[in-house]
Amino acid sequence: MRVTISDVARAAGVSKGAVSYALNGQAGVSEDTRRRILSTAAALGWTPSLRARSLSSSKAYALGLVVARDPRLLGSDPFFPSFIAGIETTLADRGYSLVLTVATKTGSEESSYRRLAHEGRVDGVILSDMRTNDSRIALLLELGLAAVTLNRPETPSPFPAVCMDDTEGISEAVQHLIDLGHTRIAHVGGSQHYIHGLSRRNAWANTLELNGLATDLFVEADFGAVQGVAATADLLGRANPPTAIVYANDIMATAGQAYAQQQGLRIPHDLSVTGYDNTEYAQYLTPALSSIGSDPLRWGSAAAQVLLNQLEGTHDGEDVVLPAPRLITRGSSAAPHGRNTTGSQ
Amino acid sequence: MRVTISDVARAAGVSKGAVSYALNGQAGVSEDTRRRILSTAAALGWTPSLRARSLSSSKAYALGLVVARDPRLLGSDPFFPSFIAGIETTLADRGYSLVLTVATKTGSEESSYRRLAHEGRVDGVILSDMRTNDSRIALLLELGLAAVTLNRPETPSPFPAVCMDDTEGISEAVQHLIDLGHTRIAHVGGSQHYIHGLSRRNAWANTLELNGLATDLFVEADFGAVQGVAATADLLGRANPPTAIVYANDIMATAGQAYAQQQGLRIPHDLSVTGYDNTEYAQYLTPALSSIGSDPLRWGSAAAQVLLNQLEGTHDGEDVVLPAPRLITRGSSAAPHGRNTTGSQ
DNA sequence: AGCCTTAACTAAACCGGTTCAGTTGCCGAT
DNA sequence: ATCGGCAACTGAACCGGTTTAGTTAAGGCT
Repeated sequence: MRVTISDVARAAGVSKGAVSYALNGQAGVSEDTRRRILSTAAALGWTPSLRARSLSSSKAYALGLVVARDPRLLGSDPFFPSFIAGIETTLADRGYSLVLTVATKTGSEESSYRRLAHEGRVDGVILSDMRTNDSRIALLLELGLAAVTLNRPETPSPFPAVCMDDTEGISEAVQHLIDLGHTRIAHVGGSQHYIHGLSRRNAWANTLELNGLATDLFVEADFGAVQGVAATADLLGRANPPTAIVYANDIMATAGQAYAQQQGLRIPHDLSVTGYDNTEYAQYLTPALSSIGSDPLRWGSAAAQVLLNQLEGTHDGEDVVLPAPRLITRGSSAAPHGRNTTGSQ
Repeated sequence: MRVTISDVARAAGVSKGAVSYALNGQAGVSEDTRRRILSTAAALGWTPSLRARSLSSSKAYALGLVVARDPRLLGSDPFFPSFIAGIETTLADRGYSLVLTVATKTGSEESSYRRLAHEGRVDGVILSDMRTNDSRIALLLELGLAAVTLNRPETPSPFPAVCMDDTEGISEAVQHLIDLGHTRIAHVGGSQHYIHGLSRRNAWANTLELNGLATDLFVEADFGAVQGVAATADLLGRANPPTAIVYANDIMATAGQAYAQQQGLRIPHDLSVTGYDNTEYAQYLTPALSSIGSDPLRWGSAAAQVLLNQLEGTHDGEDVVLPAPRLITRGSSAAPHGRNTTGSQ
């Protein structure tokens, strides 16, 4: 049998209530008694029962994450594993756990949130992959679930946000290519339903416009390798193809780069390429992929912290802004038409 | 306020206990009363409180999955997202949830299991990535946690296993290459600490020996792209290099194939290649990658089912054997030295 | 001395289920 | 007619905490 609070009370010669006060740091016991209770609790090896505590305090001591993606696409995305690992570093320290749901079919996303809320599985959820006009915000308000969002949605949201600006890195990449002498710089974007698909495109377009360059070389893809190749084929097949492509993530950049090479193009001699995410394999590609190094581990850890603080009422209401990821220049980007310095291969 | 069992009892004019019996299908109420109770419960919109039920029945109504991998490696593995999605299809139907833990640092794997057990977060865990002499089996016995293993470990295990034989697909791939005329067939294996790393190597070696061929062309890697490239470089740099390489997964095959192409080899003309997992992008590579199509979705669903049955005492004790994945032949494998029929490119 | 306040604590209710120990009434067996 | 046995149900204990209401004793103030 496990040691209960009553065992501690009996051993310390006090009532259950006093033990509860002592253990939770509340007023109602003298310092002497508190110390005595704490030491007997430690001596008996008492640990609180999560279930009992959940019932009486109406809390789950768990956070939820609903991942709504085609699992096949999800499989190639390096974001979530690191992100989840980051969440866990925070949660484990604070005695919380993560309840993960993968919503594959349409409509199962909403029902996942409903179920988590209705069963009281979690005290709050982390919203990732924010979309334009994201219906989840109203849903969570209806359900009364706490939440934190990754980046601030463009529609009003009462939830705190943990932000990692992705426009700066994209702008940096575009400017880097312009500085190298490129004038026809394309963008293979992610789905524009996602705010990070949209914001990356906008950053690309804005930087080009600031430099007086055209913004016609855009193709929307879905962050997956297959559509990355298709978008690349589209761009390279145009009458006046780009000399550089800024991809919205490494997967599409990798696939696009491989496609271009198979078409006989030399990289970066004939085509410069940049990615986003700084995936582990990016530096091992030939040529190594210039990329923007986001930090999902830190993002996850920060998001969990903000949400826990929010639940405990210690969050100050301000959005947390993490350092913007920076461009890491590697061999895949150089001056156009052989004016590069690194050599092609 | 939510509707409780007492509300239902009052409305139906019976005691709390009777309602509990009726709702759980237990003896102790007449059929008439049961129907009346059920209909009033439905009318009031009653749903059980997970927390109250957890406390009184000492169950968590949740399963655990501890993923112990370098998160960077994990990011490129398409297995887990689909696998988790499969688990969920079963769990959601039965009112269970999944508690996910990512163990990154050494030692955190064991403490993760300890925490899940000690806090009573889960009723059982799914053991994936089985290792030779897997210490988790003894650990879980000590903790008194139920479990199911993916494939049967070579050491005695009291837990049911859900098996998906991976030797058959590898043997098929090797035989396929032999039938095409290859005699120097290499294997880039995954970590040999994993039983699926070991079994794939054994299948490769056995099939070669059955055909009287040498088994010296083996390099161990870690299932990651980077080591896949290194292993490929090792093999291709040997005095008598292989004409075909059987990789233990698609990631290494993809990276290896790209490396070989960058070295000027034509695939499949100069080198045939096969993968494992049948990743979504495999069919879009140039050439499309011959691979072995495992089914993580189904595996996850089956594993969860077996574990839930085990918890409910309705599991028959037999291991569940799922259909062995088969080889899907694509453009990356052909007869050696230009005697291929599909053409190179 | 008498009254009021407050700190320190106890007893009991409560969260919402499950389950055990009785109680009642009906039936068949003797 | 009487007893035993069982089905059908009730009341209360129980899971292990939190929280509220109430008790006691000490100290401050007039």
